[in-house]
Amino acid sequence: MIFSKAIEYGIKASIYVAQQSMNGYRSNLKEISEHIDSPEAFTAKILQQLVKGGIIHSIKGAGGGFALEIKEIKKIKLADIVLALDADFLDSTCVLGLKHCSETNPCPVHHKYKGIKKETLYLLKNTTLLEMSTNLDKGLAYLKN
Amino acid sequence: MIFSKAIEYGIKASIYVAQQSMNGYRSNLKEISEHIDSPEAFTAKILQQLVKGGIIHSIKGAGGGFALEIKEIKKIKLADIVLALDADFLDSTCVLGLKHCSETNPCPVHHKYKGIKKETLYLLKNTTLLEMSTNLDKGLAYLKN
DNA sequence: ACTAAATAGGATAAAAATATCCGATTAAAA
DNA sequence: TTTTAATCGGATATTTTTATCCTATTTAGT
Repeated sequence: MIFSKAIEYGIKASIYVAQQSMNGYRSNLKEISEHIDSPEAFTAKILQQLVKGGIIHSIKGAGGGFALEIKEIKKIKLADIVLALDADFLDSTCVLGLKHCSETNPCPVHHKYKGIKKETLYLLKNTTLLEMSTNLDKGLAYLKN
Repeated sequence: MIFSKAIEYGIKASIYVAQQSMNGYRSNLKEISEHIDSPEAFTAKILQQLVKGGIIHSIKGAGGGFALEIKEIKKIKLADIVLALDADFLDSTCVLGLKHCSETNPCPVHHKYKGIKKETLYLLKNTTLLEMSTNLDKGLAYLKN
């Protein structure tokens, strides 16, 4: 509905890695894709992008995996993850795809949609990995079903 | 951000045809794709789907084109157009793609997103072709730029 | 040192979305 | 009745997204 598969997997993977990291564990690819119910090889690519984008850390070699520090978990927002996987996600935000949709040059749904757009942006920019992974940890939310 | 290209074009085409119909004109493919800034052949396919889906009417042969009746323009909602082009658009509404995301089985963003989801659904189900095409007609909104 | 277990990265494949082309059909107008 | 201007529908092409495979590299443990 709103995110691509790659972004969906990327967000879920980040949340899982964060939750495991909070409990002192590092996660490997197999474990991650099992827990977020995603194709392993594709998830590997996405994890690479997240590492390159500075969202998560990778540890190579036997016993390696992916991890995050608590300080980072607190700081990283949903928007950071999304942008690491699609740099111009926040650009094309007109519902009807107009390049320059604005208050003075609106598409026919602009005014009715702008509230939703604002709330969505707020959600992305203010939701932290911490709150999402905490909910997962407490059993108040799930990454698959 | 939210709709596919096909749906974007479909909505814009419907709005344009509605506006023209309100002024007593019928629109043909070439004219439509010019006014909504979309690829002609692809738009033809989308118009076919809209006709099959009962959203707009087509008139074959020379001087033909596409049109709508005022009564229909008043009745048709954004959601009707969207569903004519993607029957299960309103099904997969979990931000993280969970098959069965719900109040009791929520994904980690469910509770923060549900308000937005509700408003989006409301917008789709309550915005009429009439209001969109009227705004276009009055020069208060645009289909391209 | 050697082996095993991991991520990294390049090449490729498959599927879906977007887009084009062309012949068939329809209907108005000359 | 012929021509012309349209939509319809099937086949195909292109592009993007999703997904897989395989080799290289790194590192822990024996």
